[in-house]
Amino acid sequence: MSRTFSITELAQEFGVTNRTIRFYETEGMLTPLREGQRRIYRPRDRVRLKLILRGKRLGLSLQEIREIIDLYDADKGEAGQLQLLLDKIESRRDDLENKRRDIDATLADLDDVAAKCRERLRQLDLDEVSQIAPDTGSQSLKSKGVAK
Amino acid sequence: MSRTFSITELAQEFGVTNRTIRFYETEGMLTPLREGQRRIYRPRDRVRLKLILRGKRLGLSLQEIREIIDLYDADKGEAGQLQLLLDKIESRRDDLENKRRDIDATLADLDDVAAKCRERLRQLDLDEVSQIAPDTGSQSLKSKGVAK
DNA sequence: ATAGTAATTTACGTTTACGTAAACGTAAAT
DNA sequence: ATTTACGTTTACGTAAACGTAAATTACTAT
Repeated sequence: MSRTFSITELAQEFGVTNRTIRFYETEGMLTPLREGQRRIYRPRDRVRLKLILRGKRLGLSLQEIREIIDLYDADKGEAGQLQLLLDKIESRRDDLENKRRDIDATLADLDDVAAKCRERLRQLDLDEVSQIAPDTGSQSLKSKGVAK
Repeated sequence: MSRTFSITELAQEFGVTNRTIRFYETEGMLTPLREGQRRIYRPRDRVRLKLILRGKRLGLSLQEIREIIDLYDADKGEAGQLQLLLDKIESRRDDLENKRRDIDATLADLDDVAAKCRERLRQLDLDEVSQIAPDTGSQSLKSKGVAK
């Protein structure tokens, strides 16, 4: 149990280059073991990498990602530290929820465009059917109403 | 109705520099009118800028943002174009929904850490109450240093 | 022993998204 | 008339996040 991974294994699994993984190491975000000169990645390193890449997909900078990851293994010594940690988590939560709102707004916009699109398509369809009268006042319906 | 804006007005409203707004123009993402040499931004430009910045917050590249914005004023001439547009919208939707999943996963992780945090806090609280036994097996968690 | 494969370090290059400074125009305010 | 505020273009600079190439080392197979 608890298998380990080579750099190339991880790179392939996550679709990044070896260079990228080494870069994260120089940035202190990964700390693989060494077997002689070779890097040995343990499951925790894999989890880290997964977190890093997830953060990247969210458009976070490596610095921001680092801050999140640091939350995972912050010093949980004293009550004060813990409260501080909870505050940080709260702050990160807020950021993420803002992002979700942005996404939802964008999705709504896209749905809007798509709806208008489909409406126009229906209209074109109708025009095509009534071939005899090509210019039959094709004033379409009001563009409103999102059906999904 | 339909007021216009100066570059500085927009910059201040959205918390970016004038330079940034001009940069978006050189990238063809904004096309303000000119009054002599001065740039005059119309409501549509403002909407554009809002979309651009929203995209940025989502971590999209300017190229990706451009692709989304282009969806808004794509050529809606023929049925084929419209179907293509619908496909592109669909694709963008998928991307965004993937991002939402990433966000939800991260939020879940954070909640997890927060829960453990609060649990530990409760434990510390209990320890503090039983003041008589100051060294009651408070074996702490591993910590790890980040080198940079 | 040699060839091949995969890993390593070192170091310079590249792209994106602006920042920053210089040098200048225009219009209102003092 | 000139300071102040705001705008302009032009152009070089920069930080982040890697890419890419070179030179080297190490294991693996034949």
